[in-house]
Amino acid sequence: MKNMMSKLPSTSRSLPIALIRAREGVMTPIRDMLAETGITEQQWRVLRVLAEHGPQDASTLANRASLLFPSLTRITRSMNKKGLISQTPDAKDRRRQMVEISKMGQKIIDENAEQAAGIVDDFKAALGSDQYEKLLDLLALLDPHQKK
Amino acid sequence: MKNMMSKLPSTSRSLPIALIRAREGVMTPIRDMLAETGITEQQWRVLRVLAEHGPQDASTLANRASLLFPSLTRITRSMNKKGLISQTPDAKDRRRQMVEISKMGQKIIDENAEQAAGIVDDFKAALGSDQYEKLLDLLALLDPHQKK
DNA sequence: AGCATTCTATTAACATGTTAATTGTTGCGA
DNA sequence: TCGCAACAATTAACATGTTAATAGAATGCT
Repeated sequence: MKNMMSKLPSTSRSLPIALIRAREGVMTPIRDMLAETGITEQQWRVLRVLAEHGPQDASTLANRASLLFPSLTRITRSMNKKGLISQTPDAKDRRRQMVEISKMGQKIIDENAEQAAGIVDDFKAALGSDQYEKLLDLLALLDPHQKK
Repeated sequence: MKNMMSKLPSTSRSLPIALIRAREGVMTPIRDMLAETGITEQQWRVLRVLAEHGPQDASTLANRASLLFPSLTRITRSMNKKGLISQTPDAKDRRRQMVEISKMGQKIIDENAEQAAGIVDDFKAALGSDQYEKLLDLLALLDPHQKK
């Protein structure tokens, strides 16, 4: 039942599976770090984006954090309840909602930034700086948001 | 609130986010293709692995398809109900469960293999064959299962 | 044989991914 | 101004991701 003139590439050289596995390898140490703070990988991404770009509306936040809107709705509700962010309706356009990081949220960033940077550096060192940058460039070519 | 001696890389050059976005870019056309057949991306991976390697126990299948065991349990239950696979307990070791693709499952593979291969070829062409292979090699370096 | 250990798989509980439907607002053209 | 298309966000429904707990079965050791 194998090798039946298969038009498809072997699953061991499948791009989608390779992307999943790479992500798993990269996220595992980060997840381990975050487990101690009680937040998820996605919540960490939200905090990262808010810390980097400041207050912003939910649509912008969703794009920057690569989260689908329905996911973001649940995540911000949960993070608001935990006191990590604040949400305020936009006075000019009441459809819009502004999201801002709280002191408590910023504290989590500050307390974990160094360790997170260390994890990234480990991967950078493992691949070599050149290949690491090369990888980011190649991945960007697959990114639908970057259609040049 | 930005540029506060940030130890962290910009989220726009973040490896985890780059991996998510690349995956999104690659999977979108495949998902569109599968939508017409009524199966999900993960169910497609299960069928691919079963078609490539033949009947196998659930643990092996989970590893090859890069699925966590609890996810696989639900997926195989659903696929069995739809008639895409069959599950039989191993006579020698009754803890084990063998999984096999059905004719109906194989039909889905056959009817979509060409189009799926075409999608992969498009990405290969967009990056160039050399860079495509290079990308797979770099991703493999991040794969925890490939610890050399 | 008895029993702790290990192994395979499932279940539970919660968070996120994904698509479609829905609510509330804004803007714009007849 | 009326009415409708476009927009921002939420909700709904189902599938998967993730970790921990659990059940059932094999293994090894005494």
